[in-house]
Amino acid sequence: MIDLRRLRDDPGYRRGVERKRVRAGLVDEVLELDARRRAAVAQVDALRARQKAASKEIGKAPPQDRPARIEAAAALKEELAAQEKDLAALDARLRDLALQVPNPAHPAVPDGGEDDAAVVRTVGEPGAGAPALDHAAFADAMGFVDTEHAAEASGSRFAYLMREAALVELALVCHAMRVVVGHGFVPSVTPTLVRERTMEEAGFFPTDRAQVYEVDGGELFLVGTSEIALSALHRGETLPAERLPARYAGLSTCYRREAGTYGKDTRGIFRVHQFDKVEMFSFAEPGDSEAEHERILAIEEEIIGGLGIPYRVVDIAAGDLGAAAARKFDIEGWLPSEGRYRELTSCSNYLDFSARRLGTRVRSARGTELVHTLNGTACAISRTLVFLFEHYQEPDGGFAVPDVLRPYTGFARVEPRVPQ
RNA sequence: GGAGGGAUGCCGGAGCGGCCGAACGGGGCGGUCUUGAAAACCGCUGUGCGCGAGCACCGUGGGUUCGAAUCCCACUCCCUCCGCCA
Repeated sequence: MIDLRRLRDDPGYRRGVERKRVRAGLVDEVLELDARRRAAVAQVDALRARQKAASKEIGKAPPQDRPARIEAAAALKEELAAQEKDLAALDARLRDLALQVPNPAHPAVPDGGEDDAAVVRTVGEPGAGAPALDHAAFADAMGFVDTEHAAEASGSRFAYLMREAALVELALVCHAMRVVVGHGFVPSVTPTLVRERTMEEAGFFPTDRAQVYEVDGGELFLVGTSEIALSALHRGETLPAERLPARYAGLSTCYRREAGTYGKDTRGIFRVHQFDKVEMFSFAEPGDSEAEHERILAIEEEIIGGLGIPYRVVDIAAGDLGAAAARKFDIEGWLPSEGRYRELTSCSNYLDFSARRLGTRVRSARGTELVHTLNGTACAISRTLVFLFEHYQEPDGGFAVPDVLRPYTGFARVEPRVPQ
């Protein structure tokens, strides 16, 4: 949720909103409604104070005076009820609009949209040429992925992960968990179905509703990331400063409708409706959140670098940020078959945007203030497998298991499958 | 799925429709005393909104009433029992 006070008082804050893609006139509408609401609140409060005082007098008044006083108080009550009704309508309209206002982009974020991300650094050599097979063809040849039967069972963009690939998935989960736990993140396996409220408070509704699967007649929603469940871990709580940063790692299956991506990335498992992911989530003191963001990014680099995937870090441009993020770094891995970098992980700083909805605060010497929340991908399994299938293909058609995963798989290599 | 019990402040726990933002106890903070500490005693001790007077909040949302923590309805969550279940 946007900070309405800052939106009206701080021109830089407002500019940050407008650097994102936001409907023209939305901010002005919100500010106008906000001004009307504050005026109405003052008026209603004053009237209610009079009504309350009148009621209290009745209890103290001698019995013979009561009927007249009750009548007077009743008149005030009616007037108050009418004004409260107007105020409630104003409140609801303001809330609806305010929920659509995105978190302002951080001043350091580059202007522009999808193609305007700034490259922060490039690590590792992309290498020349493409592999013999792209990830989808290789996975098919090895019997690692079955999308045909998945389409029968579930539809397009679903996959069975088969044979050794299923074990490599589990190895990735174990490896990523071990790394993040080593960095002080509390491991967890999170719920994948959440209420509407949880979606909203995590910063996903109403803006990203089209990407989410609805279940049980709209009572519950399938999460697109365990971040949503993790954010609710301190809902409504005021944490002592000593407990921050509070760091959690969540493993969950993630579900995404991928609406609006028809025809994009249809081969293999680059873009699927369902995948498993280990996610990092931090609650930080406001003054520490930028450092925490760097820290999360460093852990992502450690994991991807450790897998031997060449990558670059990009600073996402304002227009491509999404509603909740004030700043977002993506790590793009080098995908040889496409000869370009493709998104592999992502980490965002939401500042207090989601904390305001969640009511998660920190009490320190400075007083009580909203926490900052941050999230980052430790390992999105299917997406990572895509890169491994291309980088770890061997000349003879076999698959080499990355060193760091071997302790978990128990095998170092998968022999090429002989075509039947 | 069925039956019953419950939800109050940091914790425990009272609470008659008006004197309740809320007794009492514990904890925490400050002070007196002490070389220091303990004990004892005294004081303070929720949050949000508003420039402020003030307003809101006793699980959540409605309702009754001049007036609701208190009465009514719905919902959520927790506990007990029965059933079912990996």
